[in-house]
Amino acid sequence: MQFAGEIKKLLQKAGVKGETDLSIPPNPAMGDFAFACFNLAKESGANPKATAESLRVKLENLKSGIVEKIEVAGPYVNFFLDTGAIAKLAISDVLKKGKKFGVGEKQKEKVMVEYSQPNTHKEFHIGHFRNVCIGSVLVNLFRSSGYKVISANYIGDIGAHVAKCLWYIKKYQKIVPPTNKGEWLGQMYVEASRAIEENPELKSEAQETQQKLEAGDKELIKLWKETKQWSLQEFKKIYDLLDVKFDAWFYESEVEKPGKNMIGELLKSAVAKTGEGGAVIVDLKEFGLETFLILKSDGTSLYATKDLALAKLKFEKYKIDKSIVVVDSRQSFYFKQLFKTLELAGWKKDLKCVAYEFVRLPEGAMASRTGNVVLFWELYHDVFVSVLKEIKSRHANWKLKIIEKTASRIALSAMKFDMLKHAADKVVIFDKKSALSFDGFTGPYVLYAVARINSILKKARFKGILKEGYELLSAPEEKRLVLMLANFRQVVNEALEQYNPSTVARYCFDLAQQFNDFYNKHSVLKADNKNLIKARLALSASVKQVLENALSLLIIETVEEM
RNA sequence: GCCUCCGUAGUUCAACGGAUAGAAUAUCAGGCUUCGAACCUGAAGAUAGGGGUUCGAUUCCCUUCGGAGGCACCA
Repeated sequence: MQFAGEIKKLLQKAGVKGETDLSIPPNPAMGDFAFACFNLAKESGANPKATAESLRVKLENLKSGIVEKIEVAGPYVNFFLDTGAIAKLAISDVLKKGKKFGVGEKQKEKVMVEYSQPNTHKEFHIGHFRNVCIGSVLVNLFRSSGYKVISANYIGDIGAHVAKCLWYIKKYQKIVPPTNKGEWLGQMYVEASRAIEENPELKSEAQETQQKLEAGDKELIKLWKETKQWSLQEFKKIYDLLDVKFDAWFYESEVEKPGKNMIGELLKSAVAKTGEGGAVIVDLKEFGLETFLILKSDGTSLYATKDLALAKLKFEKYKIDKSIVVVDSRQSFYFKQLFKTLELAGWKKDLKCVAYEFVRLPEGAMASRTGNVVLFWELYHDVFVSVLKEIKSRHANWKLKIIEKTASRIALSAMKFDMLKHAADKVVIFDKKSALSFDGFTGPYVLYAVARINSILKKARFKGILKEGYELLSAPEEKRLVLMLANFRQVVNEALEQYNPSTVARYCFDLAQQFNDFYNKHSVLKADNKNLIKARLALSASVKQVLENALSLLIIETVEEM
């Protein structure tokens, strides 16, 4: 249901070759779609205004049912669509397809999206939360665009950070608390980092622990296995709350050996060589990618050691066509090095690194060491409490169970929306005050519009699709809603093309805002006549449906009432 | 030192090289006996500086200033 597509066809019929890109006029009074004639005029050598006028004359004879009027404004040809006609097409399409409205045609490609990648033995803060949000929305965007998708997680369960944490617990004989062990481990890691920062000579002790661990020290392995589970349980608790699911789980520990084997092969084939102190490196200077370190001089592994093997494992085990990794942009240079190395090794696959910018606080970058960090649970708790208070003041008669369930959904909508409303490639400056605000460009604002619509539909007992009467929709606010509904698929496409969930978040807000505008200017239930009431009910139901579809891409659930 | 990204209302963010640079928030002034005021209406408020390319630049190129990140044993 894309009206822009219809107009493009018209333009082609009228003899326009090449670009038929349309834009939206700055003011709705000027038209619903616009075609700029600059390029066309350039080709023919005529001036743009005259070109626009002669194009209009040609189009006039070809006009189809949905085009009501064509006007020329300077170098632009502006199209006005017939509100009743597009309303009928768009609304019936939305109501007929329901949840499937906006889903694209099946694609052959199988894509793996790897995201979250938390490190065990570390804290889970809102930077990790942003990764989960962006990654899971990308998964949804691919799915909704018809791709087969495997969502993958890659757990950092070994490496220097694990060793550091275990070393600290053992050395200072820390007592394990009975609950929240995962969080406690994160705390231990922070303390360990601090201890080493204060006494740099302790670093060698932690390194020794890593060597022992990688060599298979029994006692350490036992402690590692036990503690690792605590972190994993912690992560799963968070994923459950966020309603995020993974089809594939990879662990650094399972690709460490294959990684080391690969290093051997790379040395043999002379892709890699031995560098300072016996470390293994790949010289990428001729590609402007500096030197890539893939094995430490003490023989222990690095991220790179394992990532080399992981890339292969993904394709072999899951028969995918494309592999996407969602990572903090601070790692994007590293991934360039990694991909180049794989290419030099003769392994050419469709590998993509989607980099998103990190979350920082107004005081500066988040750092556990200095305490300048906002943990996931801390944020959830604060937002939840704030929503809870709000609901209690509005609905004194609600049962506690209902209040808590509603509060949780609203809180999550606020948090997720807050993370997704910024373009992925922009640094987010996290401000607690605005995270706790539920007005304006926020999740709760969108949920509120849905709740309002629910309330109307419930009162009217609206069900189903209308056979006729859509032509009664004629107000400009109604027309804009219809145009926006029809544009949903296009929005999803754009978001996927740019790997940018914020496009969808913005759309949700714009649609909700447009509905509120309509709502305040026109009454649905008290419209002039029965048929208009029905038509407006159908329009409202479609808006609700599309908002729900769009929000579900953002892993946000709506509430019946709030 | 080299490389990358970013500089837009007080603040947080938008704008395939196109018409009058949009929102949100904060501020000020209004709107509930009305389908739910977590809402709506109005006012005021911005492209860091200087060059260039173009019919047209917030967008592309150069430069100055300012901020962030990366560049071999961290992940």
